[in-house]
Amino acid sequence: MVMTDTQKKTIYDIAKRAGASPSTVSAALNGTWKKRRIAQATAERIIEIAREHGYSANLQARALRTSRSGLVALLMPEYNRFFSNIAQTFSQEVRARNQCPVIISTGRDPDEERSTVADLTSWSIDAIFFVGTVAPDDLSHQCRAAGIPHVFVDQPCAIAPSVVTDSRTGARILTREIIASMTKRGRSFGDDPRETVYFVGGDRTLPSTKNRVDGFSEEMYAQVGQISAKQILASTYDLEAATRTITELYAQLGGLPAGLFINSDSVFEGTLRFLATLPEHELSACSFGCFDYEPFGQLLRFPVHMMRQRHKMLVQRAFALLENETPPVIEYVQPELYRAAD
Amino acid sequence: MVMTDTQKKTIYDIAKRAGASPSTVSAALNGTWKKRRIAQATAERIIEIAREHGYSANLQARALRTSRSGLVALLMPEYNRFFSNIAQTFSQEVRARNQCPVIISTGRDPDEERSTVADLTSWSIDAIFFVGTVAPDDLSHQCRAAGIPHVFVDQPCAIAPSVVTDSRTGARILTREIIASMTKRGRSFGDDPRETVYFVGGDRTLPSTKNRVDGFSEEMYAQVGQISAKQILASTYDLEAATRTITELYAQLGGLPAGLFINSDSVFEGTLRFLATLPEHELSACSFGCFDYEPFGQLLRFPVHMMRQRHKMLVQRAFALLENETPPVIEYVQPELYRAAD
DNA sequence: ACTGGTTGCACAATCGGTTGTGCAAGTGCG
DNA sequence: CGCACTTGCACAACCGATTGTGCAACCAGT
Repeated sequence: MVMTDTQKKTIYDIAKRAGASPSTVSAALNGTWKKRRIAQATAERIIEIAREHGYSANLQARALRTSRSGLVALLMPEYNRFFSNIAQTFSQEVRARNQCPVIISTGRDPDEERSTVADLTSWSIDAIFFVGTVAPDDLSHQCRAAGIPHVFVDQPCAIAPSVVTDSRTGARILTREIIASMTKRGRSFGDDPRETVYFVGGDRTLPSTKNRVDGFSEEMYAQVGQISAKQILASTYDLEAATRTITELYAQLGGLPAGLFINSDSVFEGTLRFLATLPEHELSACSFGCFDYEPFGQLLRFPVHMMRQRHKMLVQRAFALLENETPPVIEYVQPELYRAAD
Repeated sequence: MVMTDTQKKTIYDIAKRAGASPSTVSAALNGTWKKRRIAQATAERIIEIAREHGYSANLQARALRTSRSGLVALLMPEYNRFFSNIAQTFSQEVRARNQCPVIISTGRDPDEERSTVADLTSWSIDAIFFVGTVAPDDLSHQCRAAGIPHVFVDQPCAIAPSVVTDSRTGARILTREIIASMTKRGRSFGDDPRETVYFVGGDRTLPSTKNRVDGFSEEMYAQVGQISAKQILASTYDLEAATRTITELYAQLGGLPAGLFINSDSVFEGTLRFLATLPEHELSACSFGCFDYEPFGQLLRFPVHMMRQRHKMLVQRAFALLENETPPVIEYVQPELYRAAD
């Protein structure tokens, strides 16, 4: 490798070295030389020279001209376990397509989301993946106005292609598992408000929580024949709030209920803060289910059933939707049950 | 907001609407109108028109002209808990500076790292943060050749500014805590190979593990007066390997040792896979320390002391080093001890 | 030798900003 | 009124690629 200049090489430099014109160089390096009727020998010579000089194209210039940047963005709320997994697969998939992943967290702030999308459109981004955004419709309009292909993951949007976990079915299955675990522990549903399952955490105004609540309710009703609004304690994903919620529930019931449906990783962590203070026998009398997969959840002093969202599948399906330019559809991906040894 | 065209607006469009020239528009929108002696009234009129038309600059064009992209990149190996935290703060810091964070995971692959940096230089990236990279020196050379400011986080580089956790001191403190916990459990160091602390996981060829091993060894020597190479089981960060390592150690010793120094989150998870299979009394007889902070670690059936790396501080110091254009120095950040209730 | 068709490439416009420079109109002063 | 100086802005040259178009040179056929 000749390190003559540390300066950036342009096609003009290469053209000079090769005794060719910039357009010829461009064609050679882009593989379009055949279409442009450049002699193979010339193309090869140019490619060789470019290699020697360590040429790499100025991507701004290319993007400016072609208005395609080769950037693909992922917007997500924060870096928790689930979203990090999504980010990881997203990264791999994008790079496998020879594009550059741009991952941005917006902290569940709608304004931040809007302004980020505005920024990204200024970058002539090729596509945007939205994960767990707050206001999908607005964002979709924004993208549509800028002509940017986009997909929603884990949060459905009525006016754009979306891929989401089938929360309702997942919640039914998880609820069934919790109930099975309860009966295995010899507990049955009765008039005592402790003798049932409680749903903790999440935000009912968001579709995913709403669907989980629905699934939970349906299964409860199917199996027990009744379900009370008091069993649903879902107002926020916040970790601290989850700790308070379970603490209050415990105080109110005078002990743990027979079963707990824990909505999401962060709620799990918050709940555990309180649970960790309880004696062994109280914990082993209660059946736990968590709608999210947390490896450490397998390793607690009591069994926890978990619903694992298939992040790889979610992302891959999202790419498929994008690439086929699908009309607005919502595609569902089934989560997997991790069944703890009871 | 007037949504006349969904097409992109340029300064030329705005210029026409405002009856001004493109250069005037540019100056107005960039706030350089004072330097360019544009009348305040004109500038304000232009700004207003731009707002009305929802103008936003084409960043490729700007970057092409100025050769500054406003992009700041973070390269990291993968999205585990520690790196995700880093990514999160990085994101916030970059956006606070009105720039755009680009986060890319390279899966600990040196070739991937090289090619990613090459890509990034083609984007005239403004700066690169490297976290936990495999071959720092190569990357630093690459950046230097392209004239890109860069910083290493969590992995020192001899020829570029670096910010790393003070692993040696951290390891000494954690080791001290483990030993204190041991004596509290009535165990003392003896000839039985079980009656001591073992260091599990990590990669000794990497500086961070090496420093932790050093700190561990020093403290052991200081307190016990001896340390054997057999106590150090550090060959990889791999999760599965960690499970094997602890399983074998258990078999070899005929039980758990008196203390375990667990190197990193992933090793913790791997180790726990095995530990979770053991009965209560064996676990409570052993003292655990983990060099990484994992919230769920507080919630296990046995106490685990943890060293929390201060990711926020790491990232902020890294920005400071960049912004002050410091010569190659290695700056150390002390980790914090999380002391479990024994 | 002249025509028509191909081959191989160079020219120049263009993407949308930034920025050095120049020039007219206005102001102040003697 | 004339001159120097300031104010307010427009012009045009970039940045480095892509791409439509044009034009020599060569070839084959007549």
